[in-house]
Amino acid sequence: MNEKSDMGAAPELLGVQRCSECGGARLMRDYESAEVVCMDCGFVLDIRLMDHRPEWRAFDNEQREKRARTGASVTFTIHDKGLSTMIDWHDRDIYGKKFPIGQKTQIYRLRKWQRRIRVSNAMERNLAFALSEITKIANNLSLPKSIFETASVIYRKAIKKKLIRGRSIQGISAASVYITCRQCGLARTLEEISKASNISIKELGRSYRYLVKELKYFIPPVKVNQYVSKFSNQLTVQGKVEEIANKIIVAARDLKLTSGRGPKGIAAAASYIASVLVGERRTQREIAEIAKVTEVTIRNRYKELLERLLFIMDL
DNA sequence: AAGACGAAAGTGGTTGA
DNA sequence: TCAACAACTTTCGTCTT
Repeated sequence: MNEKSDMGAAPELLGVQRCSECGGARLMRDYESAEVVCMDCGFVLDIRLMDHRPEWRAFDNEQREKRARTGASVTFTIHDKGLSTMIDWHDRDIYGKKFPIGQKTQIYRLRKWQRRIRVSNAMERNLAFALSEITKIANNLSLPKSIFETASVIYRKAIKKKLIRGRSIQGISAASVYITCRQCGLARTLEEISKASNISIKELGRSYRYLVKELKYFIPPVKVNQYVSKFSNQLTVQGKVEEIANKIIVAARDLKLTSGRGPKGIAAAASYIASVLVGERRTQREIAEIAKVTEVTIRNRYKELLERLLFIMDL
């Protein structure tokens, strides 16, 4: 029961929260397994905990000061995060005295190069901001790391082709993530990405279409079974449910019951039927909620499916 | 009482003139 | 540009478990 507490680095006791399962006050933050665990009943309250502690240890104040590496804050609103030097355009030194002629031409040359470097940095800055944006979205949706990598590649391509100018970095970043999801067969909706990125569905859709057109991508439409596996995961049902739901969908496709219908509705209905058949029943409302369709739609699809399908199939 | 069902009216997107 | 249309949603009353 308390095995979590015995592992690795000492877990840290939380003061305020209480266990939602047994009401116990002894909650532990366990960084080894990245969980918040109740010490009384073993219930895991939170997963994917982020470790905010420093990775070094210090035994006294002096060591702490020596080892801390953080200093003044950086800002993403300035391209180089506000950390680079600037050469003033006044031809004066720090005491306010004018430069001698020879130094003046030297300063002029330095200034020229500084400007050139800054121009190339504009792209870097754009990229840096976009990458942090992509990371944010991918984390919000708990997408795998590979998605982040691919989305970054897409974004870099967009920069290279100068597609960003005049458009918002955030919009293009979100669109890159969406394209990646679609390419990798992850059924994420525009709505989900829009929520995770604070970009309106309209703008996201526009950026997405723009990128697809300009980068000449071919994006296959979302398959119904991609939704099924997503729903099955979110419903936390056994694999059998997903398997049967997929069978239902294959049969439905053969009977031309899928064309012209929203894939989400079909997937939701198939998942519903499968969950009932397997005996791990989920309510229509539960499924409707995660599928982002209404119960009525599930009912309509499910009625059609049952009428035409069940007696044909050997389940 | 919760969940399922279904009718009816409303909404947003696509299609074709 | 506009009307027609199908799919889907919202709402709400009723039935079933």
